Amino acid sequence: MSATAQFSTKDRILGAAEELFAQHGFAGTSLRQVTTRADVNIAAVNYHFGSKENLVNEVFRRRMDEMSGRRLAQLKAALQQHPGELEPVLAAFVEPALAMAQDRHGGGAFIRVIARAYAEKNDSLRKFLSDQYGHVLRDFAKAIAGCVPALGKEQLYWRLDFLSGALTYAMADFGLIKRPAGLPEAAHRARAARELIRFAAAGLQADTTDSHSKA
Amino acid sequence: MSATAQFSTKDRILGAAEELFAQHGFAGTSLRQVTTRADVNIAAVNYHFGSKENLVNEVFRRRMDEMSGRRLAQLKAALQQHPGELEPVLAAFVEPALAMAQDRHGGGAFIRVIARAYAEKNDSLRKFLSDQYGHVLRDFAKAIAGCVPALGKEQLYWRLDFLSGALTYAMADFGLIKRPAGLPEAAHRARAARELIRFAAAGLQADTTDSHSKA
DNA sequence: GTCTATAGTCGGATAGAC
DNA sequence: GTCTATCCGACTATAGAC
Repeated sequence: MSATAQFSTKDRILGAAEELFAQHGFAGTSLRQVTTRADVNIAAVNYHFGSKENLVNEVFRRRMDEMSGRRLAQLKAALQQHPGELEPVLAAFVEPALAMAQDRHGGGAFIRVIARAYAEKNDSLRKFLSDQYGHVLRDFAKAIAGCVPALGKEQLYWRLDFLSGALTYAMADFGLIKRPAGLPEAAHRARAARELIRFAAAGLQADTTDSHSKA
Repeated sequence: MSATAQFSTKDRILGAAEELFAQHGFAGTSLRQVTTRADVNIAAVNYHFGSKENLVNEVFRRRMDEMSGRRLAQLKAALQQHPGELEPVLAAFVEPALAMAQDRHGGGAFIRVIARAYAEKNDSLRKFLSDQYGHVLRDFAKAIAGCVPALGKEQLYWRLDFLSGALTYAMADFGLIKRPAGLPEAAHRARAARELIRFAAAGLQADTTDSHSKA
C-alpha cells in the first residue's frame, strides 16, 4: 500500500506523509501516523525535517517543482505551436495537474493534498506556495490575456480563480462525478481534462460587458 | 469580535466554533479554543453537543438549512419569472451563498467552513451533507438541463462540478483576487456573483460536441 | 543515522458539586 | 445548566545511547 522498500528513510517519510495528508489533512495527521506508515522511527522525522511544518513544505516542494515545470514547458510549446489559441494554453494548465493525479509514483494523493492546502488558508504554507510558485500563475495570466484581448485585467483574474477552483475541485474527486467502475482511471482523467478545457474556454471568452440583467 | 452577550450558551458555542473552524479547520480547532472564545466553560460543549463531531454537524445544519431554503426559493421564482433562462437559475445557486458570506450574523465565516468540508473529504461529514442537502443540487441540475437541452447528463454533471468548484474557491477568498481596500465587502461579493454567473453561463452553454482539437 | 525513553504540553471527555 | 477538578491518552520535540 505505501512505499516500504528500496527507498531512503527520507523518501519513505515524504511518501507516507503525502498519503496521510491527503486523507486526513495536515492538522489531522500526526507524525506518529506518518512514521508508523513509513516504517521508520518517530525520531527520524525530526532528524530529517526538523519540524512538522517543514515536512509539510517539503511534501509540496517535491511535487510542485515537477508540476510547475511541466506546466511551463507545455505552455511554451502551446504559445509557439498554436499562437493565439486559447485551448492549448488551458490544456497546459490543466493536463499536468491531471497527469500527476494518475501518476503511479504516488502523485495521485498529492492532488488531494493541494486541495487541502487551499482550504487550510491561514497557514504559512500559503505564503510558501505563493512565493515559490506564484510566477507560474502569472505566466498563464499573460498567455490567456494574449488569447482573449477583450478581457480586462480584473475580469481575467476573476476567471482565472474560477478555473483554478474548478480544477482543484474536479481533481480532488469532490462533487457529483464519480469514475464509472468500468472506465480506467486514465480515460476518466482525460475526459475530465477535455470537459474542463471546453468549459473554461467558453467561460473565459464570455461576453465582457458589465451587465447584471438577462443574457 | 465574537458573539458574547444576549445569546444562549449553545448559540455562543456554535458561533465561536464556526469562526474557528473557518480559520483553522476542524481538526485544527480544539474545543478549548471554542469554549474560550465563546466565554463558556469547557464542559458546556459536551453537555450541549455530546461530542466534537456532533458540534461540527450542528454548525453545518444551522447555516445549510437557511442557505438551501433560500436557494430553492430563488430557484422556484426564477423558473416562474424567467422560464428557460439560464442566468437567473445560476443566480439562484450563487447569490444565496454569497449573501450568506456577507451576512452580519457570522455567516461569512461559514462559507469558508464549507470549503473546509469539501477538503476534509473522508469524514462522516460528507455523508451527512450529501444525505441532507443532495436534493438541492439535483433540483438545480434539472433546472439547468431545462435551460440547456443540448447538454448530456454526464456533461451536465461535469459542468455542475466545475461551477461548484469555482463558487467554493471564490467564496473562500482563495486565489488571486483580493478585495481592494476601498471597495465595501458587499460590492465585492456582488461583483463576484456577477462574474461567476457570466463565466458559468458561458461554460455551461459551451459547444457539446466531443472533440479534443482546436475550437 | 537510527534507536529508546521521556519531557512537557495539550487534547477530548466526564464526574460530581452547586 | 453551569461550574471545578481531573483522568488519561496523544501529541511534538528532544536528549542521549548505540
